Order: sequence, then structure tokens, then C-alpha cells
Amino acid sequence: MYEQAGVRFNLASPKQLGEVLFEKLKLDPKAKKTKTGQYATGEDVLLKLAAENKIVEDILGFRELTKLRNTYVDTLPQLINPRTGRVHTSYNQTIAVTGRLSSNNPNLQNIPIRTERGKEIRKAFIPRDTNHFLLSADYSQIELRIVAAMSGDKHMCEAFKEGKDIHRATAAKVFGVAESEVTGEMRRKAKSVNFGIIYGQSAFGLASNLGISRSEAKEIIDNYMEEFAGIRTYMEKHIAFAKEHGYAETLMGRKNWLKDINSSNFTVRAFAERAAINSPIQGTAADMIKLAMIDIQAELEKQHLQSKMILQVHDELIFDVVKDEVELLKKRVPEMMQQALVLPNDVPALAETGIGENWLEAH
DNA sequence: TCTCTCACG
DNA sequence: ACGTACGTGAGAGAC
Repeated sequence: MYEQAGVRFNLASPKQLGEVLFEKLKLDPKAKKTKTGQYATGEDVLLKLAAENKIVEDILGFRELTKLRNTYVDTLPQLINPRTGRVHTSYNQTIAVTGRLSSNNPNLQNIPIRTERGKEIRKAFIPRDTNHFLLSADYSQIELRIVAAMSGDKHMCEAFKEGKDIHRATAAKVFGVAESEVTGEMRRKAKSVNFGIIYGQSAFGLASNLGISRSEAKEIIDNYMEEFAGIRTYMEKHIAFAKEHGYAETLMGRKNWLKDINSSNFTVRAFAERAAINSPIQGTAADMIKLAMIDIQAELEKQHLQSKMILQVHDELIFDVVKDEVELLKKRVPEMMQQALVLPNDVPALAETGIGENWLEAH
């Protein structure tokens, strides 16, 4: 990389990297800057340049490796408790405004899984001894199920009741084809639209996420809103509620106060409006898994089981399970997760399990 | 201590 | 015209 740049510099410094890429090498005459005037060198920026510039591709590889080494490989072993021989996290119950837990010292809610090298790190998380397995139980599409249930949208509720692949069903409606005619490309776009719904999408955000034009993105969204009219109503109602009361709330009544919901500044107000849409969804999912955790812990104690609930990662629970108790927990844990908070409009919650000798296998 | 970047759901 | 998808925690650099 130094040879390609024609200069030695600190590869880990975004400031120095920006100056090398955009001033010395002039890779992009329209390079964007951050609020503070530095060149932006985030992954999305670099990916656009990587195909034509080997140094950028190499930087991305360097970033992946140094992130994994510095944050996980070199750090987690230092945090092993000498008394227990294990790593212990702390959970905060009063940090995330939506009602989620957060995890720190160390954060065990962001252990890698997306890349091949990341998966190697996840494999390092193992049960306490050879008489135990790790059991993972995770909610399937929980946030979309909650939107369906809270909005009562006809098509989305139907898709979940019938056990359909939600992204395929969405694609069929948005692109006006039979479900059997949905292509991989159509499903990929529909999946992105479904995520957008949860976050309070804009045509701009969808376009940049999918690498398509704003006009194509707008057409997709317009089609979506026509087919899933209940979702449009959900969004309008939740923004109006927040404007009137000054907060958004979950199905169970957890409030997120939104002081900027009536701001005269467009950007600030739009941010609060997206939170008015997202908070009840993310927060209801958080309420649900917390109720499940309470129920499950009570059951473990009532039945005098030895297995332990050891981690929560937003829509997933991890257990250190004694081999004799595997069959029991594999049946009971997802049942209790599914029943912890019954959703309106007969939308079922679904939880799936996996067993393994490490966290990657169990997932 | 702030900024930027990037790991996760 | 403007800036733009929700929620976190943490490491490195820069000051």
C-alpha cells in the first residue's frame, strides 16, 4: 500500500488516508467530507472506488483484519475472569431509548458473524465443559411480525399466518407477479424495502442502499404503499400520535419521549418522525424478549434445571445446556419465547433453535 | 474527550 | 434547498 501510494503513512488514520487518496492520488474529484472537514473514508465510500483502485481494495482488507484483531482477538482473552475462567459481560437496562438491553465490558452483543474471518471468532465461544452444548434460540423476523400485528395490514398479516417467506411475498406484491415468479433480484430489493419500513424509509435511503436510482426507489415505495396500505396508515398514525403526545410507545406502553417531534428544523424533525415509527417496533420486540427471559428463568428454577441462560442479543437467547436437558430446552425455550407476548391480529411469533459445540454452530 | 470507523441486531 | 433508514459499544487517532 505504501508503494502504491508513493508515501508511507499511518494506514489506521482516516485523516491521513483521506489526504493520500483524495489529494495525492486524486481518486475522486467529488470526494465527500465529514462535518469537520475531513475526507470521508467509510466503507461505503471506499467500496465505490475499490473496483478500479487496488490500494482501496487493500485498505478495505486491512480494515477488516485490524478491526477483528484489535477489538476481539487481542482483547477478549485479556478479559477472562481469573476466578471463573470465563468472559463476563454487563447488561445495561436503562441506556437504549427503545428498551433494548445494551452490553459492555466487554460488549458481547456485537461478536462477528458476517465475514469468514469473523465467523472464526464466534467459534471461540464454547460451552463450559464436554458435558454441555450451546443452545441458541432466536426470533424469526420478529420486527416485521410486530409491524404486521400492530398495523393489522391485511397482506402482511396473511403472509405470516400462512408461514410464507415474507420477502418473497412482499416482492410478489410490489412487482406485481406471482410468488413463484419472484426472482432473486426482486426478493433482494423487497428485503431492503422491508428493512426500510422498520426504519422509516425515504426514497433516498432505499436508493443508496440498493445502488438504484431515486426514481426507481420511489416507484418501488409507491407500489409498496399501495399494496400494503395498512403499513402506510401505521406510519401516519404513529407520527400523528407522537406529535400530539410528545412520545411514542410500545404495545406494552413503554414510552420514548421525542422532544424534537414538532421541531421547525426539517432534518431534526424528520429524525424524530423516524424514531416515532421505529421505537414502537424495536421496543415491542425488546419487551417481548424480556418477558420471555423472565418466564424462562422462572421455568429453569421451577424444574430445578442445571442449564443456564447466559447471553441475550436482541432477538436471540443463548444457553449453556447440560446434555441431559437438551431435548427439554429445545422444546420449551422456543414455546415460551413465542407465547411471552401474544401479538394482536393473530400474528404468530416464531422462534427457532440450534445446538452446537460453539456459538457459530449453534446459530 | 471528540471524531471516525465498524462490529452486531 | 436540505439531508436522509433504527438502536448500540469500542478501538485508534487527533487534539
